[in-house]
Amino acid sequence: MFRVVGLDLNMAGSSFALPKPRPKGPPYFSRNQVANVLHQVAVLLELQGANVFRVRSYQNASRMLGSLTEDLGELVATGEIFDMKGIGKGLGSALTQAVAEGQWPDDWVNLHTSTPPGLIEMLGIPGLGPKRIKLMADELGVDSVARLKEVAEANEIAPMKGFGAKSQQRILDGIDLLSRFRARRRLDIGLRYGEAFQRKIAALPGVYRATLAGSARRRKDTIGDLDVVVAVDEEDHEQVANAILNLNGIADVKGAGDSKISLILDTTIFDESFAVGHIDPNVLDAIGGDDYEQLEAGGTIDAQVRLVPLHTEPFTLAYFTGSKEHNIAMRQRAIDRGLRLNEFGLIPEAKAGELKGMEAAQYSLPAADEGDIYAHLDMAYVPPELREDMGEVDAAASASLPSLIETSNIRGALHNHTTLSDGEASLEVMADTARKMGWNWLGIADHSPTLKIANGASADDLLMQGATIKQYNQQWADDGLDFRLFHGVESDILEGGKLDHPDDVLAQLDYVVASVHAMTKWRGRDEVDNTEELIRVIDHPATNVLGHPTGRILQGREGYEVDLFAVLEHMAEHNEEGRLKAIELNASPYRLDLDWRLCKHAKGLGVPVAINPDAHSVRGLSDIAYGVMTARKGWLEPQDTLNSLSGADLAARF
DNA sequence: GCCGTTTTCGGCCCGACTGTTTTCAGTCG
Repeated sequence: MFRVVGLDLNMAGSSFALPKPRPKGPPYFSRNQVANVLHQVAVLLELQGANVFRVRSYQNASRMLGSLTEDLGELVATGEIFDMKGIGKGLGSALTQAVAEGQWPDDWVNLHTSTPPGLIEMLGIPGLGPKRIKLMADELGVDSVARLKEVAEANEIAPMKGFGAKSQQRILDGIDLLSRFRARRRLDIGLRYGEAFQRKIAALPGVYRATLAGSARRRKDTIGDLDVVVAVDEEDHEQVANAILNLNGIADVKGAGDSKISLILDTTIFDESFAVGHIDPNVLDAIGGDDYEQLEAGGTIDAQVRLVPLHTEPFTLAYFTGSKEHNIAMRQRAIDRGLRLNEFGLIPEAKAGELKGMEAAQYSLPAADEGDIYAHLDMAYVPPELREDMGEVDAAASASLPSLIETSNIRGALHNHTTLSDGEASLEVMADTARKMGWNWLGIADHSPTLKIANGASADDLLMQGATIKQYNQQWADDGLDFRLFHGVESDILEGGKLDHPDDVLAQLDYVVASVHAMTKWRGRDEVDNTEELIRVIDHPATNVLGHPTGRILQGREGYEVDLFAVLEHMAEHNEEGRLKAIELNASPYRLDLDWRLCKHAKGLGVPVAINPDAHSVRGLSDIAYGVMTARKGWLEPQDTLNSLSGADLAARF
């Protein structure tokens, strides 16, 4: 977890600058833009040495806005913004000025112009925070990483008050690591490292259990660092710690104590040689092109290991699973009951008194697993994916948590490609694989003619594919097999929100996935125009599914600007009137688009979600797993998705 | 900068580690 990397919804790669207002308004700024700016201001205030609680107010307000479901423009227009928790007179009027008038407050502008970008970059160096960066800026005139390296090598840092030789060396080491380091990794990569590391630790003698915690356990779309909680008898701590430090795959040890190890892993952790497999050219372009595989193979990931005795393990696991926000809410709930919750236990204040840490923990209420902790706080067990302080605490207290979808609920998936366009496997092989995965149906949606780079299929070829599909379906029905193919198309969205085939062709298909591929054009347009265009294509009678709704590539490029809240509300109206308009949750780990935060919103509006692997190969079908993880994170239950429907029910919905 | 059944001031989640200190500040998660 890193200070600089905060909100990652639609913000990958966003620079540290104040966005310009939209030409049309109000609202002049989107909710995401405002949340991002508040986060930036908080960081800049820290670098100015502002009061920490003032900084926290900005962070709280940023987070609150980031998870807001209401329309920010409306909240500002009606003045309701001032009633939001965490927004007072100061921030309320600042936001009003920004959203209603298109003007960022002067002091925010000044903060941005007066802070050298190098200081922000320096925050990424381990062990360096805003206070010491400010000190070095004030006393040594350091305003960039390059300058920092100079003064460190010239031994100018060590003599400063509060620094020393070790700090200076740590800074130099940190600058080197900065070049190999990437703040976050995609879920698939993070899980590969995490699961490999966890398996190796779990196999060590003396280890009862090793569990991957942190954002990997919460299945976030990107992962900062790995946390592994290891249950070991106290007398075995030293021996197990040493064994862990001797595992393959450790690039550097940052610190190691009796209960805590902090290290850096690289790809030698994997028993087999590291490869990224096939990546769509379009996606590959966005994440680094031909250099990507090499970059990934030379990459590192930070990991923290905690060794704890069995009776403490559930508390430690809960604590390091987070999120920080969930933990804060849990701790508050404990405080309300006269209890203190931390990574060691759930401790009655009356008994613990002034005692701290492990000494206080001897009075902890017992817990055999995490479920017991929640039970002590009068809550149902909260699945890790939901622990984001997005309403799960209240839901667990009122027995209204969702019954999350599982991989076993998946009976099929729409939006898959074959050799007719840019897929690697034939229709037959794709169908065969889906059947072996235990699915009851598979949707084939190859690219449409305009997408020449993906070998988009002509109307004639598409209709021939349809005829073949009909034959197979007939044959399976005759054989008494509970399996069928649905025939669709992934149609490009053309100018004016039009689809890529004439209506008489579309009418012969089971369904249509409409997707944006002209990213350059769409990213060059503003939110209002893009939103209107998507609404037009949704209104097309043939459209059933909106494919990869923002076009984002995780760790690659931002999506185009679009008001998905408005799009979803529009889709909801269609569904209320019986027309199936589903939103895709693209399950490719490079996309995971729809964002998990918006899944919950779609569910609330009654817009069905189609979890789609967007498979271009047999292996691509298994990406459905990442889609299910993200769907769970987005509160989705089986009935919120098209994937849980039987073939017959889905046919009826079309 | 926000908040309030300790309500207009004085708090704000909490504990561990590190390197610097001789009792603590900064950083981190």
